[in-house]
This record gives sequence, C-alpha cells and structure tokens, in this order.
Amino acid sequence: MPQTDSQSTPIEVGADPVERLLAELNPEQREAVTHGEGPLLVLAGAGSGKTRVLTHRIAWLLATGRAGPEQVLAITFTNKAAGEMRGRVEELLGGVARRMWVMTFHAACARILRRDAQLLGYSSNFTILDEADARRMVKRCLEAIGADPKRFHPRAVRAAISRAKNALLDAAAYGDGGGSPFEQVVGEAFRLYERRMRDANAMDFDDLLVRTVEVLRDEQAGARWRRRFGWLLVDEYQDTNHAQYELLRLLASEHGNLTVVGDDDQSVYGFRGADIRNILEFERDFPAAHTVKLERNYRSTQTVLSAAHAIVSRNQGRKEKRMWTEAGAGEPVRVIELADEHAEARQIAAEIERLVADEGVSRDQIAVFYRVNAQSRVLEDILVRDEVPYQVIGGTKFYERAEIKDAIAYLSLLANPADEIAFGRAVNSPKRGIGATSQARLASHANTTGATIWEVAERPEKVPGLGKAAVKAVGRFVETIAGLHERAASAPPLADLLEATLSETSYLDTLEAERTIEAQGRLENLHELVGVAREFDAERAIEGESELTPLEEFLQQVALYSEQDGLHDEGGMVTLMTLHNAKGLEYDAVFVIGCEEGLFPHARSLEEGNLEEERRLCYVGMTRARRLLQLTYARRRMLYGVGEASIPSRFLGELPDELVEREGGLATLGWGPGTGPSPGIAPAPGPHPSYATGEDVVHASFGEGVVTAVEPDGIVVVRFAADGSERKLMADFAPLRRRSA
DNA sequence: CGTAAATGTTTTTTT
DNA sequence: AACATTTACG
Repeated sequence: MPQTDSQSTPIEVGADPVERLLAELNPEQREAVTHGEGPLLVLAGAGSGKTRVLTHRIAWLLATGRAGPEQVLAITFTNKAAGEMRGRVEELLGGVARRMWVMTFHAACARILRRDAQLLGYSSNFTILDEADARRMVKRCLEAIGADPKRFHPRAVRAAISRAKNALLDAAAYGDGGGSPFEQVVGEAFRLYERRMRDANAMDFDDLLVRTVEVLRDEQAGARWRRRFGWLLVDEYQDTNHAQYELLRLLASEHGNLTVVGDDDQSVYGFRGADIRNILEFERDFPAAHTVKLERNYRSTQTVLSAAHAIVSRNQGRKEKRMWTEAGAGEPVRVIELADEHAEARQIAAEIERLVADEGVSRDQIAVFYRVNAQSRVLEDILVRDEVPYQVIGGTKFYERAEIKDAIAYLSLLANPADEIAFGRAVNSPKRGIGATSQARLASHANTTGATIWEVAERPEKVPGLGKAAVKAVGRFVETIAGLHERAASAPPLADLLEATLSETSYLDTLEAERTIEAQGRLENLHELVGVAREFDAERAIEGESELTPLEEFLQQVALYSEQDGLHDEGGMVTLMTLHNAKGLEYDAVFVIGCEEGLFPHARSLEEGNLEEERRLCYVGMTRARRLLQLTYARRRMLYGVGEASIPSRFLGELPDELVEREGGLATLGWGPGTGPSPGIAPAPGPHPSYATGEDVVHASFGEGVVTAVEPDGIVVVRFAADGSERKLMADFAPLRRRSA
C-alpha cells in the first residue's frame, strides 16, 4: 500500500492511511470520495471543497488498490490547476502520482494524438495553431474562394467553423443542406481550411478534441485507450462542450468509471461551445450515475453566499443548491456609485490602501474583477500613480506578442519544416527582402507543384517570377534554418537552441540596432522566453519520459499555455483580471467594477439571449470573496472612445437590501435625473407585480391570450388564443395590457 | 520592396 | 481610443 513518504504530517503509529485520507472530509465529501465503480456526479457549489474531493478521491482509488496510477486520467481546466492537483495527490501518497495523467483536455488530446495521429493521416509532429493563426488561415481561405472579407469577416467565419467542430460536425457535414449565403461561404471556406490544415500538418484547438474523438472511434486505438484509462475524473464539468462530452463517453463506454465535478451555476463558457446540458443531463446520459451535492461552503461569509444566491437563483432550469457556512454573517456587501471610471479607479485604489493599512489585509489577498480586459487600463493608471503593486492576468498575452510569436515560429520551423504558417512568419522577420510578393510566389509554386513551402524554398531558383535578389535572400534564409535544424537534431538544451536561433537569424541584432524603448522591451521579452526555456530544460531533466523531443514538447506546452498558468500568489500584489479568469480562485477582498447595463451584463450577451450566463458570471465573481465584497458602477463611462451615461446593472437591483450597504447616489439608484425608472432595477426579490398567472391579456400583434406563468425580471409567459403559441414577454415593454372582464 | 500615412475596424469572455 | 490592415508613395 502506498505510503505518505514525503509529508510534514506526522504519521501516527498504527494509523490506517485510508482512514486518515477520509478523516478530514465532511460526510458528503466522504460519500463522493469513496464512491466505487460507475459514474459519479458531484454537484459542488462554490467553495465547497471540490478540489479536495477530487484529489482525495484519486488518492483513495490509488490507496485502496482500485486503480493504478497509469490508469488515472484527471482533467482540469488549466495547466496550473493540473500541477496543483498532482502536487496534492503527491502530498497524500508520494511519488506514484507522477505517472498519472493530470492535465487539461487539450493537453491530454495532444498527447494522445502525438501517438495516434498517423491513423488520421497526420504525422505526429503536427503543429498547434493558436487562435490568431487559425484566423489568418481562415482569411487566406476566404480570399482563395473569392469571398469578400468585408462581408464575411474571418473572425465570424472562424467562429462558425469552431462552433461546428465543437458540435463534431466536419466540413462535409456542414456543407450539406444549403443554408444562407453566409453558411454557404462558411461551408466552402471550411472545406478548404480543413484541406490546408491537413496539408500543413496543423491543428487548431478544436481539432485537438475532434481528432482525438476520431482516434477513439477507431476500433483498435479506441480500445487501447479505453483499457488504458480505467478511471476518468473531470473538473469543471459544466464547461465541457459536445466534443469533450463525446470524448469522455467513448473513453468511459466500457468501464463507466467517470467522475465529473462541477457546478451548473458556474457555467460561463457557453460562448465557446460549452454546453451546460452536459452537467444538467448527466444523470440521463449515464443512468447508473450516483449524485452527491456539496452545499457546505468553507470560503465565504453567509452574507456573500446569500447575496450571490439571490442573483443566480433567478435563473431558470438550474439545479437548486443553497450554500451555507458556519462562518457567520460578516460584513454587508458594499454597492457604490461613482461619477465615472476614473473616480471608480480612485475609490478602489484608496480602499485597497485602507484595507492594507487599517485592516491588515495582504495585497495578494485582494482582487479586482471586470467584464472586459479594456477596463483594466484606467485602473492600472491609478494604481501606478498611487504605487500600489499589482499584476494583471490576461489582456495582451505574453505568447501573443509579435517577438515571442516570431521566436516560436523559428522553433516550430526547426521542429517541422513543413509548417507553412511558421515559415510565413519567420521568413521575413527580421526583414530580409522577402516581402509579400515573393512569399506569394513561393506559396503559389508550392501549390502548383504540390510540394511544401519549405521544399520550394530549398530551390528558390526554380520558382517562376521570383526576383534575383529574392532568390538569394531565400537561399540565405534556408541555409540559416538548415544549419540550426542540424544543430537541433543533437537535442541541445532548449535555451541554448533558442539563443542560437535568435542570434544566427540576426533577430537580436536587428532589434538592438533599432535603439528604441520599444525594441528594448521586446529584447526583454525574448530574454524572458529564454528564461522560460531554461526552466523547461531544468524541469525536463528530472521528469524524463516522453514520446516527444524536448523541442516538440516545449512548443506544445507553449501552445497550450493559459493565462491563469502565469498566476503567482507571492509578491504582495493586488490581482486584476476578468471575471472569466476568476473561476476557481479565492480572495479575502473582492472588487467587481463596471456593474452597468450593457457592460455587465454585456450588451452582446443580452443580444444573444445569454443573460443567464452573465448572471452566472456575476455569481462566480461574488463567490470568490471570503469576507469583503464591493460592487461599483459609474454614472458615466468612457468605453471604446465614447463617453456615455450608464444605468446601474440589473444585478445590483437583484441584491436583497438587508445584505447590502449602498453608498453614493443612494436615492438615484436606478433613476438618473429625468430618465424615468430604470428597466434593470426591479424590486428584489420576488416576481414582477403587474401580472398574475391566469389573467387575460391582449397583445397588440398576437391578440388575446392568457398569462400562464410569471417569471423574475418582469417576464410573463402568455399563451395566445389565435395560434396557441406560448411566448415570453417583457411585461414592461411588450405592447401588452390587461383585458378587463 | 519597404515605409509612412490613411483608413477602417474592432472592443466578451479563452483552451 | 487603440489597433490592424490597406493604400500611397519613395
């Protein structure tokens, strides 16, 4: 039986390790941890100790001999979460934890595909494209099929393709059945996109999932992986999409040992294909499923929990959970009105300093959340001015900076010369006199001869129309890369390879010659990347086993890097991030800024009918707070270049008065001067008063009907006599009136 | 071919 | 307001 061999916890003489594992759990947690074979759904509310349940369950499976470490596949949302989970299991059981697969869906898929991609006609050194590259590829496909990129935005087309893939529709299936002009263009672009991706041996994020599903559907390979992973555990299950669901279903189809942990109230990734039905209908999809609800919260005060519940409980079709705590009521939630975003930022900065100075709160226990990244700037200005140390999570990402992408492109080219995206990026940065025209000539020659762009570049003199200077420049470029490629073959430390690459391609020299502050920053970023590589080299020296070369593994790690992975909790810094990035984290004090209609909830979400997802986002943000929670809104906000008067978020009106302390503009909450009642601020809680179920009503266009239900937010459901249809209407706005008897 | 200016576009959230 | 892409010019 495995032993706790490395931990500070003293091993009591005679204590049974399994008993010790269970001793620190509450009854519900224990029920989940000790569930035997078969599907298990853990509905884990915010702060209910779900990570603890997952880690202890894994440890329990291993310690009781039910599973061997190599049979465990545990899926987390970020790489950081994966590292932490592995670490905790290791704390409980020691080194055997090393051999488990604990990683994100995408990382696990990449690893499976590195082994089995040949089955699908890919070679195992395929490249992973990030969103920007994928969009560029879509754009090129649109140009190739002669679609006007003004009318058909690459972004929108890429999104449509992504949506299709997440639903496991391939290009052929998408194209069937005609559809709107947009859909036809998407279909055509989709087919070309898939062909080109395959030719380039490249995959986008969605492909990693889709192709893995294909592998698992292969009789032999599928059976191999099913046998390999006898135990599946998935965190944040509410954020899985259809492809991920199918992947799990296939893997679990024989043994059924699938544990999923999640909270339907925290499903906030619908926009990228996550399907909340996965969690809501788990018991239907896996009829043998056992369900455990974790409703005891170990994080927040009752006030925070009740306030958050008041908001999320307005959603329809959720699984009712009511979180409780023994922590006591604590401070009221503060709701504050400020004049504009600058005043808001000043208030936050001052309040942070007050918390630090007067209440002894540590800065790294304070976080500010906002809906969109653009909101961070004003706040950063003030924090810099007031010398409040802070870190921003997200925004312009390290790995999306031009110089970093260039460096990565060079490394990709060394790993996979056929990578035309990397080629296109590297070939003319720094400037080598191989501009758009020359590149187009290379590409079109590759296209007509069926060779890869690299093969074409190796014989530049054969490319029709390529100028003399360009031929020479391409020749020099190829020579440089070939030399580096040779060097890479001997598997030198990555940091050295990267440094050699940057200097031999003259990348560093060119930047240094610029002598601008900007170039200096870029050099620093590249220096940091070398540091990352060095760290990678050091870690890898310990780890060992892998089917990839170090270079390939590094590229993969970089490609699947997520923002939260870069989060550090040392350093005494306040943390700034979007509400989406906040999931899974917790802080003593939380500030949510920009609580205004149109911003939060975001106008686009409202347009697309995603109010409930916004409400869940609000729930997520609020429940990150242990004891202090402040929500602010500005009367005026300058966003995207124009200043406009704003209306307080409807979510603020949904907070029960007894839990809230309102400051500034108390009387005006919801009623700006002369603007009349604000639609967002319905009296809370309780249904809208104007209509009652069973009342007869008349609608200006649908005619006579009867109210069949009254929902929160002033929505009434009316069945109309004329056509028997049932419609949801906004009582305040719909041309609807009571029919007097 | 490269640079600079002009023009247009985009601003939800991300593995 | 900031950025990317396109266009015009040297």
